[in-house]
Amino acid sequence: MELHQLRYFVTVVEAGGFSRAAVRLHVAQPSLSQQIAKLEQELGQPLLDRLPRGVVPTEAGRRLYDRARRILAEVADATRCVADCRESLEGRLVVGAIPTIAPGLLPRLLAEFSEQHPKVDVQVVEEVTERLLQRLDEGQIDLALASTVDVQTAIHCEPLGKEPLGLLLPARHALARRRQVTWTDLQGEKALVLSELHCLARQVNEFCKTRSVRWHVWFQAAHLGTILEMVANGVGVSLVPQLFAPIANARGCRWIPLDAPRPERDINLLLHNLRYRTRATLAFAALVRRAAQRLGWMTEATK
Amino acid sequence: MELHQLRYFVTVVEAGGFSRAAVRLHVAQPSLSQQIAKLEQELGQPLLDRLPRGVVPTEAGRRLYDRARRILAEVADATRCVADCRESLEGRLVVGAIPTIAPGLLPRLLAEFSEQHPKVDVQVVEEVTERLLQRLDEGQIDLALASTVDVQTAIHCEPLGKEPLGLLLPARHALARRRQVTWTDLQGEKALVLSELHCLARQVNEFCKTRSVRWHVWFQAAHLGTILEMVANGVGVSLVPQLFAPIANARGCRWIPLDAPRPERDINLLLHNLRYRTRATLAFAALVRRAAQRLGWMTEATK
DNA sequence: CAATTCCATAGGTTTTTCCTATGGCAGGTA
DNA sequence: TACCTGCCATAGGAAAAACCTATGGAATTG
Repeated sequence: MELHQLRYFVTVVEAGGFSRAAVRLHVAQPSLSQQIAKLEQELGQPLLDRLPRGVVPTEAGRRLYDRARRILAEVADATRCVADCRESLEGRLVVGAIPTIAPGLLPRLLAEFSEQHPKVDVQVVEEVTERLLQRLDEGQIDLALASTVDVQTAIHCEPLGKEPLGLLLPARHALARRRQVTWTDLQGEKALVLSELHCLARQVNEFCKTRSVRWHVWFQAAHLGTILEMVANGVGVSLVPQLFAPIANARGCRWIPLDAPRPERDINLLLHNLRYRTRATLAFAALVRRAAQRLGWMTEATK
Repeated sequence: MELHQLRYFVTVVEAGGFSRAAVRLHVAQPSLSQQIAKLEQELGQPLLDRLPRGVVPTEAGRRLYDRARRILAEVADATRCVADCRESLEGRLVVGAIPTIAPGLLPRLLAEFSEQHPKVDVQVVEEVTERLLQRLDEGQIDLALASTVDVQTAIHCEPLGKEPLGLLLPARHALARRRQVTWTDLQGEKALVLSELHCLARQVNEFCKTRSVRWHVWFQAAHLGTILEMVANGVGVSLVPQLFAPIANARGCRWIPLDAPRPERDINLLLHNLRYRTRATLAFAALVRRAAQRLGWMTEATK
């Protein structure tokens, strides 16, 4: 058994066929047939059911598939770990963040990080929490920033504190000059909300339900950017994280904090427990923690 | 990176040199040099320090070594797991046991198991507890029987109950006709004990210390078999597990139980938590549990 | 100082992997 | 029915990888 055979096998299962897998792997289809056949011969039984339309793993294939993925992930981890013991901080760092955190927080963090560690090639993956967890688990990202998370055993979830939410208004709105607004001010406003795919949407819904605020939902947007533009054009208002205050100002909106009970969302730093943490990963995590303190997210309880 | 390169690398580290590793791997030494060089090139740094006498892993090499071993163990595990899903119960089963359990218990168990599952190739590894744990961890044995164990996180340690120890006497000894002996009977007897490598020796010492029994230690043997022969020839007496009673009888000795507080040792079944348990492994484990009940090891507390 | 041990390199051989071309099989379509 | 179409297996030759023997240099040992 060799690693390239496991790679081939995993890809064939995921692609659902030899031909499609061959395209993804940049090899000819017969090479896959050969290598899989060899693997099956070595293991003494078929791993794939050849159907007219493609292939499906057998019982043995399913067993191998799970383990092969873990093995390949560990090989990748070993590579990272070994590469990390060179003296200078270099290599690739993949940071994940949910879309309601990324645009407000990452630009500053990335700029600061790249200044300190110019040789590190930083990449950003912006996805919803569930997908971040999945990719973290697969070793595709080194660390992630998210809000509320269903903790999995293999994931280390570190609270960074609580970030306040506030009212997003057009600059000309009647409430836009206030230093603060109350929950009753929201009553009856035309609201723009996010798609329920985003955890922020679910959190906002929850807040409104418990505060018995009823507002007219006009529009369900896929991105906060869309909402920002809509609000700037006077279509309605929204409840968004403080991180978006500077962006809001720049686009002709205002962000006003809400009176007690102040709505907040958790911010968590996610790391994988079983994977090697490169020095770049640790450095970025430290940077994130400092930023969390600077932004006043750390409450007494979480400090 | 390929698995055979990892296998080569691990062997070179463990052998402490290319030449020695080449012998173990049945390949020519230059092949190793080539493959390791390739690995080093791919990882971008040296993995081994070439010293005049042999080689020693660098920092990067040490990091890779640990992970490579885990990866290879998982590959072996995957092979076992896949092989286990064929219909009939076959394959290899490696059973570990400490030397003070193996000869007394395994013959009967193995006979019974082989009768039920003739296609399974059963092997026995007889070693002291520490080595058993090590080999269990490395995936070289499927399950093990031992006494007191320093529980490691990855090892599942299942109590099978407590086995009584008793006095081993020559058949002509004055006490040999008794149905039971007391601790005071032991006082002043010439004792034959095991090497401290065996946990039984430590346990016996402990018992004697707490019961304030002082006996003359004449001989420290490496195997219970030696002690049995010495006792049979009237050199002294010993404190041995009940499992050895039938063997003792056959060799002209007698095994007499001790009065309360009856000395006992724990018997534990060890399995690896993270490894796949073949159906043969589970079948053998079930057989062991039944044997433990039949032998009356299971007390009320452990049932 | 010679003999030994150990690893690296060179050059050629064997083995493995990969590619192109082709064939068979099943499903869908005219 | 006949005819595509998509998919995988097989065959045979080309490319690549792994391996072996022979040899050389460096440090150690007797």
